[in-house]
Amino acid sequence: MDIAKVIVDVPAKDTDRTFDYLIPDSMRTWIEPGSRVAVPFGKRTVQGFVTSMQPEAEPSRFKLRPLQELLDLVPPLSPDLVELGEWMSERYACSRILALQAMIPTALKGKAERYISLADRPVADEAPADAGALLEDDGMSDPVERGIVTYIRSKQQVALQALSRQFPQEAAVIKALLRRGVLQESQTIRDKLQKKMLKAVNLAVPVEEAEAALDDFPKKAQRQKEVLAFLLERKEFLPLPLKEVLASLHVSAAAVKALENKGHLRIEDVEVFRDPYRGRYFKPTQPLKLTGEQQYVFERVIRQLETREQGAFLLHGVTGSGKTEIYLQTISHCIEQGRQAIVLVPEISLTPQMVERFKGRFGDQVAVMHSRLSGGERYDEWRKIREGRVKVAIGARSAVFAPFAKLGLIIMDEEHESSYKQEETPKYHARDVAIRRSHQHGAVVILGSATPALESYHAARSQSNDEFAPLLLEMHTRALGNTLPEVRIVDMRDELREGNRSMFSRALHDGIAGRLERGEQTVLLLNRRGYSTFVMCRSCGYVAGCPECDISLTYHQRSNNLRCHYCGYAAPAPEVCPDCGSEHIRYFGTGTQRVEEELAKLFPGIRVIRMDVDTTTEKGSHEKLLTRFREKKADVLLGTQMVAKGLDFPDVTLVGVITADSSLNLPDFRAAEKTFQLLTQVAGRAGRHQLPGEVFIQSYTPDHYSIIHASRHDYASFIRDELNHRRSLHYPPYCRLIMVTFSHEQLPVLVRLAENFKASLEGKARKLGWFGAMDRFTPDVLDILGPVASPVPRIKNRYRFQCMIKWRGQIDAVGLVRNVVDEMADAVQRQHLQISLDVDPQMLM
DNA sequence: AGCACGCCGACT
DNA sequence: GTCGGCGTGCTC
Repeated sequence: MDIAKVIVDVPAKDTDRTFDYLIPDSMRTWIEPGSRVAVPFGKRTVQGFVTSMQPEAEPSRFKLRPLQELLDLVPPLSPDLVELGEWMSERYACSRILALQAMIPTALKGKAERYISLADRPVADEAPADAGALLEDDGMSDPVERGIVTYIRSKQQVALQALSRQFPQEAAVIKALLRRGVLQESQTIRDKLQKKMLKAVNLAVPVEEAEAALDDFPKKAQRQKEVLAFLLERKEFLPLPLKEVLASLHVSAAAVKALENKGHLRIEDVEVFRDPYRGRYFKPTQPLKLTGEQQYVFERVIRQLETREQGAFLLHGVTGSGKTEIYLQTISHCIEQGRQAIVLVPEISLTPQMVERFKGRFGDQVAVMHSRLSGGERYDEWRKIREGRVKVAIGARSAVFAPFAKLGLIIMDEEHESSYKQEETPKYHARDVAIRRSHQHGAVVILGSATPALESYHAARSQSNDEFAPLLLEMHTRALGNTLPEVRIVDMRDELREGNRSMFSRALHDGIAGRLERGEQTVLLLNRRGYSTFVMCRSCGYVAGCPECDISLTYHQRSNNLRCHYCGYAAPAPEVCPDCGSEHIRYFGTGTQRVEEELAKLFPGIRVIRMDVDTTTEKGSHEKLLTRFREKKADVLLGTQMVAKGLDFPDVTLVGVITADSSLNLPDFRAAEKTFQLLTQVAGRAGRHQLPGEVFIQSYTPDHYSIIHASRHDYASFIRDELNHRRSLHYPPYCRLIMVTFSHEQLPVLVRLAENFKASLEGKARKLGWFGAMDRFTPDVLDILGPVASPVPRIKNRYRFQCMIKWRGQIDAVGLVRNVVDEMADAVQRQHLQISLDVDPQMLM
C-alpha cells in the first residue's frame, strides 16, 4: 500500500516533521499533496496535511497506521503552497504546521471530537456472557447504566461532550462502561467552522391550517394569537428570526414556545448567509486613459506578463501619480491571459472605497479578505478563490496565500508598510512570500509605493542577482497634473523662545482659526507610535541618544535613568540639557486626549473628531468617524497615523503635524524612514481638490533630513542621506537582523541562559570565521548585540531578554542561530525557558 | 500539545 | 497501604 507523509497539527519541536501513514484504498484517488486528513496519533486523532506520497511502503521500522479520514474533497492547500510552507519554515524558523496553518482560514483548523457509541461486538474475555446480554435486552442490573446505554443506542453515536451534558453526574459510570467494553470511544476531526446559525420561527403546519387555528384561538392566549397572526402576515418571508419577532411584538419567548408546544410553529436553526458585500451595488468603471508615464510602466509590466516568466517591479510613484489605475489595467490583462491576481493592501487601507474601486472594475470576480470579516465570512471568500469562482483576491497580508491555481500577478500596494510583516509566528513578510510565490508560478510582482522601503529601493537600484531584487519603475508626476502642496516647517524652539509654551505654534493656531471662520476643515496628525518616552530639550531640540547605536534612549521611571534597547547602554537621566544647559528638558509623549483638551481651551465650541486606538476599536468605528468628518459634522480631525490614510476630503485645506519629532526619536533605527514616509504621505494628501492646501509640520529638530526632504517631497535626497546613515551604522539594508527573545520566570536564570546562548553562537560563528564586528572588512560577518532586557521587560510574570544578531554575506545565519537554539532544547524543556526568533524584524521597540 | 507511565509525598 | 502530584518520553 502507498504511504502518505503527513505533517500533524501538534506544534512541538519534536513533532515538526512528517509522519508516515498507509493510504487506504478508498482514499487512494483522493489523496494529494495538500490534502487535509485526520490521522491517529498515539492515543488521539489529530489533523494533518499530506506533503507527499510514496509508492510503496518499504519495510518500515514502524508499524504504520492508516489515514483515518479525508477531511475535504478539494485539498485546501495546493502542492505549491505545501512547498511554500517548507520554505517559510526554514526562512522564518518556525514549525511547518504553523507555516501551513497561516495559509488557510482558521475555520479549517479542526480539532478532535470524541464520540461514544455502543461497542461493535461484545467483548468476550472481560465480561463474557454479561455484555452480550446487555446489548440484547438492556438486561442490566443498574438502572443508571441502562439509561445511558438506551440513550446512546437511540442516537447511534453521541459526542462525549453532549453525553456529559445529558448525564452530568454519571461520568464514573460512563468510564466504567467504556472500560468494560460495553461502550467504545472514537474520535473525528471537526472543523472549527463557525457556521452562523440563527434561531428562527417557522410555521409547522400549512398556512390554511394556521389561519383556521387563528380564528378559534382561546381568548386568554392573546399574545400567542398575535405571534401567529404576525407570522401569517409575513408568510412569504418565513422563517423569521426569533429575535425580530420578539422585538416587533414585545412578547416574551414564552408565548412563542407555547405555540411550538401546541404544534402550530417550529423554532429552527437556520444558517445565516454570509456575503459581506451582498446587496451592495458597485458602480461599474471603465479603464482611464493613461498618461505617458503610466503608459510606459503599464507596457513594461505587460511585456513581462506576456513572457509568463517571473518578474518583480518596484513601482515608485509620487502620491497621486495613478498607481491604482495601473494595477487595475494590468489585472485586466492578467485575467485575459486566463490567470488570476492578488492585490495586497495594508489592513488599514482596506476601506469600502478601496474595495469599490476593484469591485467597480471587476464586479463579482473579486473576493475580499478582510480581518474584520467573521471566521465564516473569511472562509466563504476563501472558498470562492480556491474553487476558481473569482479571478481577483484583494486583502491584507495573509491574502498573499490566496489559493489560485494559475497565479499571474501579485500587487502589493504601499509596499513599505510595516503591517506586511506578521508579528506573530510565523513571522513572515508578505513581500518576501509574494516574490517567492511569483517564482513558483512564473508570475509578476508589482511593489507600489510613493515612499518605498529602503530595503526594496536599495535592492532594486543595486541590481543584485538576488532572487528578491525588483526592477525599478518610477513615476514623478501626478496623473491629474496638479502640483504637490506647499509644506511649511515650523521651528518649535523659536516658539518657546518667544514665549509660546503651547503645543500649537502661532502659525498653526492662526491657520486653524482661519479655517473655522471660513468653514473649512483641518486635519491634525499626532504621529506618536508605541508608548516609550524619550528625553528632549525644548530649547535646543537635543535628544538623548545612545553613543553606540545612534537611537534614542528610553526613559525608565523606576530607575530614573536612560537606556538603550539595542545594546543595554545606560546613563542617568539629566536634569539640565547637556548641550545647552537649559532646564526645559523633559520626557516626551503627548497623547491625542491632551491635544483635544487644548483645542477646546483655545477654540471654545470647536468640533473635534478624535481618532486613535481608544475611539476606533469598535467594528466599523474608523469608517464611521471618517464619514462624519466628510459630512462636515466636525471642524477638526485629530488622530494618529490612521488619519493619514483616509485623508481625501475636498474641504480639508489645512494639515498640521503637531510634533514631527515624536516618531523621529523612537528607539528604532527605522524611525527616520517611518517619519519621512508618514510626513510625505500627509503632505501628499492635502490640496487634492480645488481649494489650495497648506501643510504645517511642527518640529523641535526642523533641520533633520527626514523632515526637510519630506517637506520638499524629495524621496531621492532622503534615500541618499538615509542610506549613508544606515551604511555607516551597519543597519539594514547593509546587513540583516535576527532578533532572539528569551523569556523565563526567574531573572537570574534568564540572564544566564541568554548569556549561554550568546557564548555558544559566538563560538560557532568564530569557528566558521564569521564572527566579528560589522565594520570588519570581510563580506561574511555575524555580530551579536546584547543580551539586554526587552523593551517590555516582563510579560505575564516572565522576564524577557533579547539578543540582536546582525549579519551579512553568503552565510546561513538563520540556520546557525536555529542550530544553537536547538542545542538549548534541554534548558527549554527542563527549565521552562522560552525562545522566539524573529528573522528580519520590523518592530524593534 | 496531550496522554501515559512512573516515582515520591499526604491522606483514608 | 492508596490517591494524585507533575517530571519524562513518545506519537508513523
